Amino acid sequence: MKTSKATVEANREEILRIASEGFRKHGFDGVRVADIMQAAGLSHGAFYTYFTSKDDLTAQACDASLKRQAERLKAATGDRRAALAAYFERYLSTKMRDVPEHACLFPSLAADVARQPKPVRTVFSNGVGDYLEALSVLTDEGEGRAQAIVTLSTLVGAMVLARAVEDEAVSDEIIATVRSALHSKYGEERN
Amino acid sequence: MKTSKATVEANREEILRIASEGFRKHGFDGVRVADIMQAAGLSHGAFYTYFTSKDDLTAQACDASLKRQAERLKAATGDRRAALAAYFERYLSTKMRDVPEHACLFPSLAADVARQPKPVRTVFSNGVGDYLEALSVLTDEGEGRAQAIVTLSTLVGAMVLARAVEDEAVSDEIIATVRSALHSKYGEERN
DNA sequence: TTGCATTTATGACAATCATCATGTATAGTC
DNA sequence: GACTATACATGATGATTGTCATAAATGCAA
Repeated sequence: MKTSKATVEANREEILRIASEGFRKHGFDGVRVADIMQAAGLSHGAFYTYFTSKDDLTAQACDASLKRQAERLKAATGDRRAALAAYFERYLSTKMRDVPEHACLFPSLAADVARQPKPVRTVFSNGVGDYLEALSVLTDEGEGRAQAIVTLSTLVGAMVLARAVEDEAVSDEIIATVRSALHSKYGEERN
Repeated sequence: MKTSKATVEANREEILRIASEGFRKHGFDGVRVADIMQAAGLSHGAFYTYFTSKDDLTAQACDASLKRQAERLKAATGDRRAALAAYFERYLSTKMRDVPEHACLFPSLAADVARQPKPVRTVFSNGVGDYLEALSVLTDEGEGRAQAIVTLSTLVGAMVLARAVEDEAVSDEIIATVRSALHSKYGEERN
């Protein structure tokens, strides 16, 4: 059997998407090659015509998703302060907490990345760099980068902790508290 | 064979210690029961006289380490501001970044915890609660808890990102920037 | 000192999972 | 219209690894 080039490309992107969502939801080790291929409607063995290994897939899936993340942040429109506020609202929402497969990669995967092979680490490292650059534009011209670093750290840590806590009231408290703190930090800075 | 009660208890604590360090360094999935037992100087099969399963060990190892973490924080002596400053210095050091097996559990394991069975999640959840409580005492009487939540989020996120970044200069920048921001936040609050 | 309970070592089992070999059918090309 | 490269399905393989059955050995209580 063989399929058209268009189908092959579509399959490839579908595999990447399914893998990226699976990794965010279940971790790198929590997703099996067979599952991904089944979800993509292909056979287990066909995987190796698309990727040389699971690590290869891991790197490529992270790369694609991280690039998309950074692009979306760069595409922020209008007033920077308003864009930042909307970004905080979205990032620290219960929806993003409860549906990690559609959320930022950092809280789900960054800790695991340190234990992945070098290609994955390199891809992820570049992703953090791009993301910080995009966020720096929104935070402040002067200390933009420093502010971006602190703010991203806070966002990522809050989401990590909120997901680790079982008691929903406490989890809600964490994201609400941090959201509020970030809003007042950036909202009252230049009034 | 059999061993004295004292030896059994010593073995048990040794297994917990080795497991906790292994988990922090390699993740829950990155440590094998056989490795832990070998490091403890015991045979593979002897594991199941100490724990009913690997998940059981995971929960108990986290519990013990989290309790120790919170205790250490509660034992802070003298001036609260000085204690906080020392705490930041220690938490956000390159040593803690590079030797996760001796560092805080949250940056290493919190993201993975959400995917672990319920007993582990419960233990971890309580650990976060205790830790926040201990940290609240140091931050501020009035808004202590809110401050503690924001501060812990920032610490955890910074460490997660610093470990995920390959470029050592950028990784150093992350922890130095966040450290400095936290110092000035708590240092200049009441001067 | 004797007998029981329990820790331990050895070895095996069974499930999981990434990877690959083989045969086949088809898309793209000349 | 035929040839070739390749995408695919099937199935196997080998490594990994959590778990357990069995037997041996020893601490502890009576």
